[in-house]
Amino acid sequence: MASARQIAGPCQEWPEDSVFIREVLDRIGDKWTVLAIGTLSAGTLRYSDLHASIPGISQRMLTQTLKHLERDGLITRTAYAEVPPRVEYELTDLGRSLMDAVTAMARWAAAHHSEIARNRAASELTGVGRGKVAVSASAD
Amino acid sequence: MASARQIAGPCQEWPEDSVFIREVLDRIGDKWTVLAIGTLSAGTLRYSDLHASIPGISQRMLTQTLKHLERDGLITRTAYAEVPPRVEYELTDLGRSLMDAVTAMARWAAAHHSEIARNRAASELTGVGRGKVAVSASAD
DNA sequence: CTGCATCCTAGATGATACTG
DNA sequence: CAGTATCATCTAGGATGCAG
Repeated sequence: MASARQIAGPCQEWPEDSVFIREVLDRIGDKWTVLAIGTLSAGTLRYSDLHASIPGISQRMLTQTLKHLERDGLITRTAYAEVPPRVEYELTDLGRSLMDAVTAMARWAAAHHSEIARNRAASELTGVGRGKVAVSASAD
Repeated sequence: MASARQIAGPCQEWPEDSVFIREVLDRIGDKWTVLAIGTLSAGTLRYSDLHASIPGISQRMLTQTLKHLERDGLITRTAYAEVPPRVEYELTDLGRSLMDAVTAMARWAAAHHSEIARNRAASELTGVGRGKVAVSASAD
């Protein structure tokens, strides 16, 4: 009678979308990208402003993050040939659209973080990895 | 006279939302979580099914990923006291809601990956980090 | 001011072997 | 089958110093 139960068929082949999502997550999944984008969503900012607005970020990481974002066309970088140097960063339309997507994720996060925190706390008590233990009801 | 230009004020304080988004990204930002959730979106699957459905994942990573997802209440784990052992994993409602959010991100990714790829390729040619070079119009 | 080069550590991931 | 344990590796990220 029916192969055991409603077991979903394994999808050996991942759709192209999952390839794309991995690329995006590789970009925004790091420690600073989202913060940088979020900060720039307020408008044009220069390097030192960003550095000040993102507490804890090192120059190395800020520079790297901005480079990556610029490379992907999510922000623009404008250097002014002055002394001392001045460089301004700004979100592109593409960057803003990503910001929207991130905002959507943030909404989900805001809506469920307490539930997750609760689950996590509960797991601490019961011990994770135990899960439910069902009795083997399958006749035999 | 207007401080230089329309420079956005640095937001020293990040809203709570960005804290939440970081938590979520810390979870789905890793290499396998999204793939695991995506695979489970098809329905209930057992350990070996997941292992087979996610090419390249090691037992170690699969186990760890599943543990984390279970801990956060995104999936349920049901062990059957049989021999050989059988363990089934399934998305919870919370997990499904996250899947929806991820799907939204995937849509963004699918819609813009080509543009990003194009930008990235273009940057390779011109050299990233150069950005625009504006002339210093500020008198003096 | 705006970076870049270098060194260094912690954590994430992979490979492999072993167990209930 | 469904993990656990251990070791090896790789890389993100932080700290620091130098440069245009």
